[in-house]
Amino acid sequence: MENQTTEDIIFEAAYQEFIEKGFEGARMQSIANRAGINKALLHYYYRTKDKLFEAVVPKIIQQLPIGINNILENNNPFEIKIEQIVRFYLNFLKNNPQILQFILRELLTGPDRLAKIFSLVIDKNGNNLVSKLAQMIRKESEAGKIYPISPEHLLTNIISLCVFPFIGRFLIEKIVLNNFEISYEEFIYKREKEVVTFILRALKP
Amino acid sequence: MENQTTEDIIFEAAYQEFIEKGFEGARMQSIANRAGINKALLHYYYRTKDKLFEAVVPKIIQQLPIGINNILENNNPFEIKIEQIVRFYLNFLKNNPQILQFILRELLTGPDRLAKIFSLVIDKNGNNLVSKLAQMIRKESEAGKIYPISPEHLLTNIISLCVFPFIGRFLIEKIVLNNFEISYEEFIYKREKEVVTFILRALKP
DNA sequence: GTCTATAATGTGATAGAC
DNA sequence: GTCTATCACATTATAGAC
Repeated sequence: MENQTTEDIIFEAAYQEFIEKGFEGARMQSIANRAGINKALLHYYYRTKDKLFEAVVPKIIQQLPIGINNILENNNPFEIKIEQIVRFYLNFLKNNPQILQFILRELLTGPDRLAKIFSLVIDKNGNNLVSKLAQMIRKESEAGKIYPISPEHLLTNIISLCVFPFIGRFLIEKIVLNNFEISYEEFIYKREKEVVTFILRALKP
Repeated sequence: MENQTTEDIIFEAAYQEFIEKGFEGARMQSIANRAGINKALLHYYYRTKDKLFEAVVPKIIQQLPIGINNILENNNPFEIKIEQIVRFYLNFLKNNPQILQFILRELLTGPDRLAKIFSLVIDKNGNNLVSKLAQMIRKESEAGKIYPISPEHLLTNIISLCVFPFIGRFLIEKIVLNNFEISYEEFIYKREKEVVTFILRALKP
């Protein structure tokens, strides 16, 4: 669509700049260049760098795939659901490593800046989802279908196994993969099956 | 010891500043204040901020506990070694969360800056250790004592499970723990046993 | 070696013409 | 709305006295 408003164009440019470089690394001049307009116009539409950031961040955070309700609510057995969730997240991360890197970088550089915005977006959808997952885990556990693990630790384990290789890519490459004849791409490709197997094996009663 | 040279005092001050705020967040003025000396002296001893950073970083990286040779070379069975390693790393991270946060923050903000220094420090000790670990895993796997898992994935799993809760503390707190009546401290306290159990269960043949 | 003063630069933000 | 020119400030780095 060619009838984008100037405001939209600025928003898009800022989105790219912030997600690539983070708040501290982003430059108003660079955003203006991306948008093909003048620096003063940024301030005309968004007053300050902070306001511009606050406008863009929700768009970034909302892409965290918290919409896996369809998996949770289908009729597949627990093991299949776990597998579907792991595969869904790993694929999301494979295709959007930038989003998670952005969030982590902001939390490590200026936690307060992100915290406010984050709470607003997450509290509505996220907690609901997590409590559904927790309930599901508790039910399976009490029925003896998996070994009795605390839901919060199982969820943390799943998140850790999925997420870390993407935010710690450099560490994995330099420390681990360096010793094997395997590229990062191959490694990630095989990881889906490895993680699913690992988790399901651990859960067997 | 009271006979610290000025250079040492500056080094200590810079160490604190960099590990707390990262390269981009650190301020030469703040380092001078910590050291109780003048800003110009920093440049007298270390010429530039970059040089000062390069002087300090190896001290930080070397604290990564790559010295677990004693665990690897004792005569305990595989399961016990895994348990010892996990407990060792988790305790290290519990007592030194700053170090890992520093490394991750630098990798997410200015990868090139850290990469050079990192390679120099790691290549000597780290790879040796990882290849020993990999060999151990392969041996157990071939002897049928654990299920056949690729060493690189098992090592990544162990690292992920140990490390992520410390660098993603905010995410764990807001997304996961928020739904349970449990504090982060409690969570970390119980995690040691949970992670060991999880890994060993997954590995059973 | 250590200080004060100041240069040199980069960056967010504003004034004011059109 | 959009531009040019400029301010105001922070920050690294250097000059030069002592």
